[in-house]
Amino acid sequence: MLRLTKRSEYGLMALAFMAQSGQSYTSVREIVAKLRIPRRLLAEVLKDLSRAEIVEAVRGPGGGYRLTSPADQLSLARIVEILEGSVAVAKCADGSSCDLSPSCTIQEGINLVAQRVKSVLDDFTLAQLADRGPQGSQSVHEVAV
Amino acid sequence: MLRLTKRSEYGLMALAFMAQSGQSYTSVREIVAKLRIPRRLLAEVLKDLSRAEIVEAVRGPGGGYRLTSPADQLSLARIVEILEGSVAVAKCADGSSCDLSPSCTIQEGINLVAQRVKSVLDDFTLAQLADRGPQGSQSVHEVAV
DNA sequence: TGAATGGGCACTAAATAGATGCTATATTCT
DNA sequence: AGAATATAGCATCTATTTAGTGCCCATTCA
Ligand code: SF4
Ligand code: SF4
Repeated sequence: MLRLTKRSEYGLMALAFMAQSGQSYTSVREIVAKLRIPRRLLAEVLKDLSRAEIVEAVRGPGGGYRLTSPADQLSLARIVEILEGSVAVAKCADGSSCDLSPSCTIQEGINLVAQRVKSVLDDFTLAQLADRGPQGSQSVHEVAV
Repeated sequence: MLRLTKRSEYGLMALAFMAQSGQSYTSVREIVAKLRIPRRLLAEVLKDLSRAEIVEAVRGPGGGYRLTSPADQLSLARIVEILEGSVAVAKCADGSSCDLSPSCTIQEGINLVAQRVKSVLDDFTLAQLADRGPQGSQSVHEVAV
């Protein structure tokens, strides 16, 4: 339906939160306290992001997650790709095979569209996303030091 | 999942086919003969496009569907909007309300992304799509006269 | 009249997405 | 050591959306 999943949205919210917060480690509990999203689901999402090394996790009291790289070097495409597999507008647009492919007359065109949509996500960074949030006055990637 | 539905793809294929074929009326039967897609589903799709006056329908022998406007004046956004409701990358991006909206920190940013994705679809015409298909050598919108 | 062709509705099936439970493991603090 | 805090892993269940189909009616034309 050309729509981002909740997983992506939750992930982006959490990452934006981390980018803004400035603190070193942020726990799921903290994030859930601010944003009103299902705790367990957010945990799943962050775990995936941790596996993909988008964030670094530390357990135990005072632990939580932390971005592994500056927010302005993290594209939405990357995040969405991790959280929902790929950003392909059509099945054939990310290498997957489609049984209609042989007789499909619009494949080439659709792929061009897919490519353009992809670049939109590629060009949008987490920093840009966070900069537009509530606390998004100061440059996020400057603060995160 | 940021992916077009089959409805959209089938619709686009059919419209591209009509744009290329040059003949005045094209029946579901004809389209299905070329493209290997479920007949009944395509019929549903074309009916919706007919309701939206993207195509004009004529019943009876020799009847079928015909584009109501030149292929280069029909954007993918328009078609997708008709076939799947809207092209919003996020729920809130098309006016719909989202219960997370009050506490959502990324709404503004996401809307910007949504807007950009929308313009990709807005700027891509059926003619462009059809021009890249199998028979897409000559300019589609010139032929359709 | 009969064949071709779209129109309308309702329904089933499959795929995706959303959400949660439970237990294990690591870390810190007392 | 033991309690408290946090993430890790896995399985599962439910809800929503998408895909696909059946059946009959209306229109047009030869
Ligand atoms: S564009 Fe054609 S080939 Fe690519 S996924 Fe859609 S149908 Fe399959
Ligand atoms: S962006 Fe925020 S408000 Fe908009 S749909 Fe996603 S969650 Fe709801």
